[in-house]
Amino acid sequence: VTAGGAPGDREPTAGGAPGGRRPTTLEEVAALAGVSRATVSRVVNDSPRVSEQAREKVLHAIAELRYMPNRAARTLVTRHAGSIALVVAEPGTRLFGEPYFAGLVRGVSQALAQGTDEQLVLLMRQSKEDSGRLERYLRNGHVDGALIVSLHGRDNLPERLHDAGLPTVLGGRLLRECPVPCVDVDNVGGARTAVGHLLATGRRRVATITGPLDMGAGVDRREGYLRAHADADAAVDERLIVEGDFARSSGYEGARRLLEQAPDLDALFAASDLMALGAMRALAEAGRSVPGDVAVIGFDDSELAAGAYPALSSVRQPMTEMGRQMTRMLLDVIDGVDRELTVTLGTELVLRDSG
Amino acid sequence: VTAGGAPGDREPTAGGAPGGRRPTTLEEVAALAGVSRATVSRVVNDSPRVSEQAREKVLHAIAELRYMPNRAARTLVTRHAGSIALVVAEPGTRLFGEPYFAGLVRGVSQALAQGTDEQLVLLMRQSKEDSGRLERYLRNGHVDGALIVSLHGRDNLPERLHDAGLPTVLGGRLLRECPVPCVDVDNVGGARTAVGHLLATGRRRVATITGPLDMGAGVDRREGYLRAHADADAAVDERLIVEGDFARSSGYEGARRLLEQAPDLDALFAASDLMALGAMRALAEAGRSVPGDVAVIGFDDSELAAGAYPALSSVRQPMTEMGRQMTRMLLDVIDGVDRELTVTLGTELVLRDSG
DNA sequence: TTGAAAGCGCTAACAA
DNA sequence: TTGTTAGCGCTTTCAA
Repeated sequence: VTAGGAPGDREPTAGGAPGGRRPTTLEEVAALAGVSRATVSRVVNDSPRVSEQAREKVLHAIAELRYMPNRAARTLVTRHAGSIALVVAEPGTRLFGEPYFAGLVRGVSQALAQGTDEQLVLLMRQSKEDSGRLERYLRNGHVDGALIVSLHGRDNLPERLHDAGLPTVLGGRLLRECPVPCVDVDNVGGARTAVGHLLATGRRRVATITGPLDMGAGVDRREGYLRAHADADAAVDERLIVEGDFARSSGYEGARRLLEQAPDLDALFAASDLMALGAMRALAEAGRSVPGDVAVIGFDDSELAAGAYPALSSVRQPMTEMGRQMTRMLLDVIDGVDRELTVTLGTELVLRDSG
Repeated sequence: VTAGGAPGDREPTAGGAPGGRRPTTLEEVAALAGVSRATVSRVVNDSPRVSEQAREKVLHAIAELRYMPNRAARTLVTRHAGSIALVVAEPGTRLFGEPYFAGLVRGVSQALAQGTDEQLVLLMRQSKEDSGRLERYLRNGHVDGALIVSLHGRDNLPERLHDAGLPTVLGGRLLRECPVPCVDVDNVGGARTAVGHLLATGRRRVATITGPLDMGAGVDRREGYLRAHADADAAVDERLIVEGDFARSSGYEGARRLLEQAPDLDALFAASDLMALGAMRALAEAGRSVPGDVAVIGFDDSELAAGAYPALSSVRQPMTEMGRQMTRMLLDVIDGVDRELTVTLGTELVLRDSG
């Protein structure tokens, strides 16, 4: 059974019944209640300028007809969509693997719950082909604003949305100048502290598996690694550095490569918990004990870190707070409130068994 | 900095510029191109009834003005929203932990990519308070249809959407009669095969950590466990059965409880990979080797299963296929095509190191 | 406090 | 092939 038909030629049914029944309109409510459309509208929108008597009648009619206002009509006149988008600029595959996002969504929901009645919708870009449709969706007036996270390299979606006049806020800085407001965490500081700790506890050959180097988080955590070495007057050995992509498998592969090109490593800083976990597997397979032979520290302090065996030390980022801040910033942009363009949140090293 | 203002009183800006600039309209494009609005509309909608010359002029004007059609206006007249919702009826916390959803989303995206131009939006219900807003969003005409997964107990969202005339399809059966079309996997069969395998390979005390018993998947996998025992003429011992909620922690807790109330268990069937992983940790802590002392089989065949150590045997469910089927079914409902109300997809036991 | 009327930006007959 | 016209369902002046 295939869907059939060319793209775009489906039956018009939005909000309508498959069986043909059309949704009730304001007009019908007004007729049943014996008042004008304007009065019904006032009742629906909680205007105080309605008599108790009229309100009563209208509410009865609404209940009886199971009336629900038509969003499109409303949006058309109010220029307000009633929803904001959280855009994850990568395949859902990544999204669902990354415990990272859970806290973010929680924070966004919390901030949204207080102060607005906007519905949060999550949009993913599964493939390159989705881009066009996604951007159209966002610029269409479908949403009142967009939060964008996990943006790679030269993707200029933020600039395009900004130019189109859509209120937009970024999570995680870009590697270029960008006029779009941004909330970031102190990746440099977090990595620096973690690697500093490893060096301070006597590790001499500290390796790292970086994040993707076309992302701020990737570059900055690598920078923190370098600075910690500078802080300790320790030399940096390129053989101790490999690039990953935050996913578990790249941690596994990365660790194997490290074990090959620098078998004398005695510590590892992975730019994500998932990579740290993958790396720990590779270490186990190679017969290296953690933290005996090799100390390991991850980044994210996800649930997985605490649940790992041995429990993984990690740099905690306040994802929930990030979600909240991004949302407040977006609501301010929507409201035309002036604010600082960038906020950076602190991180914290959480030590467990692994290092 | 707080968002300020009462709910619902934000500035009207949908699709509009924060700076006040209003988006271009069809009318302005028509004026610039020197044609009527109808002609512009035809060009935008790829109608063949436009002269090459007119089309040219219009396209130029569109490019120059960076015109983008207003969705609300379009939706109002076409009764078509251009997006469908995937509703996950639980907190994002669960969502992002569960590798389960990645395949589903992939399947939905694939099916959507061919045959339609609908945008997929993911909606979560973080808290009980979100319900009202969520349901309003869905019934509003915001979307053309809804896919609902991970529904618990007496939640009658599907019925309400169905009554409201919104095309809806379920993923995973409900524990009650329901007029809403549904795609499910053969949970009973999958569990039966897995447990059957354990019994057939000489295990005598096979325990299980079930899913939540207010969900079809929970009840059905438990049923498969029972049937496998019946198949093998093996007695069922209630002490070998504990209830979990699919999350890792409940697997950990469940296994600890099992080890206490039935220390002689020699195999474990967990109704999710996450629970199996949690259980394996508890087993390790208790000094039980896997699969030497205790064989373990999970359910989902997620990436985590193959990546675990020891690698976890698991029942594979075709999540991508489920996403595809659900989507095709939904598109058919939207198009008013008659179809069977229920589809059940097969599962497959994947044996690895753990059992 | 209420109603009449004018759109919001677009599509879709219907005429020309 | 094109333009004119009439709405889609709602909010919002403006009068009454």
